Amino acid sequence: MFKKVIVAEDVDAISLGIEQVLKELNIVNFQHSKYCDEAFLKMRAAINQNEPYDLLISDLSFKTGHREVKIKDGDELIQKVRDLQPDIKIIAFSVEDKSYRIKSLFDNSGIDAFVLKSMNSIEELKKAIHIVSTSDQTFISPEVASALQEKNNFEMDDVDIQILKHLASGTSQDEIIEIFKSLEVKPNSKSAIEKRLSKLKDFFKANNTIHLVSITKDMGII
Amino acid sequence: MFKKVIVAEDVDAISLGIEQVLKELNIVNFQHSKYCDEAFLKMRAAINQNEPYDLLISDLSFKTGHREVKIKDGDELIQKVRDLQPDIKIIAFSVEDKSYRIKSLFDNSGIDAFVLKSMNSIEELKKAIHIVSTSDQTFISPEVASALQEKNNFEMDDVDIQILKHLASGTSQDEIIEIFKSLEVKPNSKSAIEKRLSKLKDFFKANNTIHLVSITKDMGII
DNA sequence: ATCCGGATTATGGTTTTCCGTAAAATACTG
DNA sequence: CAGTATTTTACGGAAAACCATAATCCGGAT
Repeated sequence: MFKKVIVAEDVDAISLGIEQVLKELNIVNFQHSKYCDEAFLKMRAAINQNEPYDLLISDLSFKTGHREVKIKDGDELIQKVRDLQPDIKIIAFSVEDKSYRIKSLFDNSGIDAFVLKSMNSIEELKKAIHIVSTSDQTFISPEVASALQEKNNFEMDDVDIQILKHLASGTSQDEIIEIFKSLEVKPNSKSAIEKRLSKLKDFFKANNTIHLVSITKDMGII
Repeated sequence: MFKKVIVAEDVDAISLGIEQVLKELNIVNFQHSKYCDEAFLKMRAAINQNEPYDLLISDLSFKTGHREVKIKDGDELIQKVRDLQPDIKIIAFSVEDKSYRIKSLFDNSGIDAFVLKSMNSIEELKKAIHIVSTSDQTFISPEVASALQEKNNFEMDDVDIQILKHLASGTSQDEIIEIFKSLEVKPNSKSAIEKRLSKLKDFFKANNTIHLVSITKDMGII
């Protein structure tokens, strides 16, 4: 079982619940941070003192308010922690149910478990902690387990996402072309953009560009 | 202070926290529902038994899963409860920080308090309970208090929202016209739709329709 | 009934997007 | 290096969206 645990979660009512779970599992050495920055600093300090944490439980969305922060959300925190301490176990604990984002957490950030905040999240969190502590298996809440099966057979480029984000923020196709040219992004012709959009619409079964942006927004891609 | 309280909240970790707050305030007679439907039935039953609840604390978003539900979210629950029992006090407890939606809860659903799930939500919840129990004042978390000041000088019609929703789900303007004609919605000409969209774009400072849909989606209007 | 004002609808022209085809550039292969 | 495949770019017509103006409808006031 884990010896030293850190929790990153801003909502007090929830961190209270997590605390209870840890106590039930006889984990007494745990810290709690309401800010991602703080959590990261603590973890780095712990490494320097040769007493690293061996588990991170992190929320994904954080209310930043007007405070200046380096790490704005759990995704970023997890990324940086994975770089800093590759062997640590990471459990994401979130209400996020967009399959794309969950899949991305496993694929790109190498989380060990994803627990959905839900009606029985406390039990699931216990189970997740148990599994990742005793093995190298991953855990995912059954409600969203299908996320992992989803084959993203068609790869979305970074350029695709750029285009979608620009469209969502009111940039016309012609303007996007100008921007790409000035930034020297490779495909920057009218046709290229059009073709990419056409493929995206095809893949996401979108009737038109508005629909496409709407869908990808809902999926949490942009 | 309140005698009988009902909590509608699906995430177990959070309802645990609320429970603690109620206990601290010496409120022992409280019920807890993970489903809106269930909460509503309990409240109706309580009225029939002449022992109505005098406070509802409700989350806004609920994970429905694949279960058949009549009331899908907290907004709807609050609306129905307000109709059923006009004098009951209602506190919304949510992570929702879109000012439009918060304002709408006060204006259209007549909630008495809005507490944002945040770093000090437990203290705020206590304060909210206290205020609404001892007076007819309303309470709103300071982080989102500005929501109420926002003057929606220009008011959005139900038709506007219909149009936006249709656009977001891939319906072209021409198709919307057809739909409106078949449903006998009053303004159903090309020009009317165009004019409304133009006003909306003007108001929301949107460059084009994609941008408009994107903005209104972010604001939680559609 | 007539006039007025606002809302709805109609019309036409411009811009933007959409979509198919084809040329040019690049990469890959023997 | 020639030849082929893939990607990027170019072009042009059709559709949709955009925008300004004008005509029509309709309820209320005189």
